[in-house]
Amino acid sequence: MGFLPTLPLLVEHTMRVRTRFAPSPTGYLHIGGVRTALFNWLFARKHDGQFLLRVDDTDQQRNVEEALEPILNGFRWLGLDWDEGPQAGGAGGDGDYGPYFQSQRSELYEAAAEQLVAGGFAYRDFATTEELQAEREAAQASGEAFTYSRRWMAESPEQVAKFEAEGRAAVVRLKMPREGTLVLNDLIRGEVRFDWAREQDHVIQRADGSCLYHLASVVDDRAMEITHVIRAEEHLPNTPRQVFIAQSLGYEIPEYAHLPYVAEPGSKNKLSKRKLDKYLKNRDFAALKKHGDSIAERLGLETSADTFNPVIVDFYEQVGFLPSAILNYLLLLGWSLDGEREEFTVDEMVEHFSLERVNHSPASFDPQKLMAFQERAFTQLDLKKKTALCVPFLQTAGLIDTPPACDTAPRVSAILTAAGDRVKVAGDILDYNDFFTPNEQLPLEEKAFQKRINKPEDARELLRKFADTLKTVEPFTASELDKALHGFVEREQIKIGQIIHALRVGVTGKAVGFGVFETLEILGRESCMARIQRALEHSIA
RNA sequence: GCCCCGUUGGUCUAUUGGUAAGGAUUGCAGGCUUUCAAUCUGCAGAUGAGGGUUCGAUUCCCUCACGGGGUACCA
Repeated sequence: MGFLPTLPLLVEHTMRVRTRFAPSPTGYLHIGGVRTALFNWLFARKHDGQFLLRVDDTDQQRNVEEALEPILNGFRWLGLDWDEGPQAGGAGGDGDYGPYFQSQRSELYEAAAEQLVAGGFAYRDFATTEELQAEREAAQASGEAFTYSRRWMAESPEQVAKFEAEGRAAVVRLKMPREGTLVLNDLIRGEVRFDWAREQDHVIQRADGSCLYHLASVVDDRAMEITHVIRAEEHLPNTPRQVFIAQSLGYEIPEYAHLPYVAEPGSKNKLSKRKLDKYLKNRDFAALKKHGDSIAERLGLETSADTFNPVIVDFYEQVGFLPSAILNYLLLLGWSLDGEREEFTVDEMVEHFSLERVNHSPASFDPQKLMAFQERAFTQLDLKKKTALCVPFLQTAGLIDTPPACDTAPRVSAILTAAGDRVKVAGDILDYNDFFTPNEQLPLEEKAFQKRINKPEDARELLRKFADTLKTVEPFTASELDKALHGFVEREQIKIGQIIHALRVGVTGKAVGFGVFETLEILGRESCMARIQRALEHSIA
């Protein structure tokens, strides 16, 4: 009755897989959105198909261009390239199915609405919101499910004229089936059933002629030949009305796949950009944010919740995460290959991805695990790449020149080698700012100075003596310095701890850092001498 | 209220009608160590509840609880 139990599927007739992501121009790229986009992208790439971006700006007041830029930027940074859409593919146009802004496609939607009315699948409805509300409340009071009486439905010109004479305005509503069942075969969830009787006569066009999302979405998906609609699960209950629209319009139905949403750290609530304050109470989330803050501060970045927020992709770019690490982490948030393997390059993701292995339940965003992926990916990078990633951070922080002096890269590389996996994101290079600070401007952390140089009785004397030793170490390398210090310790009959901490604080101003001998070597003899001298003269006020 | 989706250690997950329920991440304790990090060793930690079906259920079915989504002239 009414709607076909078996849906004619578009995919069977189309050679090429086409998926899409339809961001609203909100000014930021949400991490959950990235995952949805990633799965769309992976699916398209895996099947040698196409991935497109369509801007969902149907109800839209703000400046679209401006609000879209951070989103496109995020995609570019992550390497999720789109075959069609705004600013797609090099010199040519945006693609053959444009425009890719829904605000520029309204005639299409209006024509579709017209067609639905003409076909008897939709009708003009002259009910006022109050009248509708009254019906809803009545249904609720009697404990029944609300079904619109269609009292102000106008299907003939006479009815239209009559209602208009009353001064009423009409919206267009779907004339939904009131019996039967829709059996939907979701690629992730399997068979899902909906009773048509539960569906409402949804509005698809407003009185002012503008059309609503569901209509627009279905029309565009068809016009752009989308074969697989892969989207967040909150759209699952909306699917029946979209199927109804599509079928009524004579379209074939795309495949649907509904992904679980990404949840807050430590809970099953949906992750939202607006709840930063709440997430900051989560220890792990707070740690991630703090890590970012410390980098941003040294870069002189603004850290407003609108942009500098671990729920938003910009955050990761700004503090120096690797796109591949984020993608790898996000991939595992709801998808697994076999429960064992977790590391995937982007190419391997494409190779192995399948919708069948997408999980059904929401997955919490776990900052610690993201960090673990990032750390692993970053430490696996070769030195040249790491250096190239870190240099811009030093430039932005004003620690080195732009363009960098010729000895900068080797120095950064030496620091990275010595620091090992202490540098987890590119921005962590700023922990070693002391290597780029002029000797006479090196800040001495008072607490460290007090504990390691000022307070121990013999520290100053030992440091002075060791400085003399330092003058003669040749070559001035970590291994020679190591020998020299150990010889010194033996001669002075002291424990290594009595000198080494003072030495570190003296030359870096800090209590923590990587190996002291590497530190000395990278600094060079001259700087070491100058800094030690300065530390010896320093006193606490 | 009604409809839909979901529920394995803190978190991400694997597997199976018969498992010591596996991996990852995290946590804790200890070792190493010039600080920090890393590393090594050890430890801890899960099938939401109740009913069925079955010789046997984490797995299949039902009910409940909990979480989420939808029920908009939002997307």
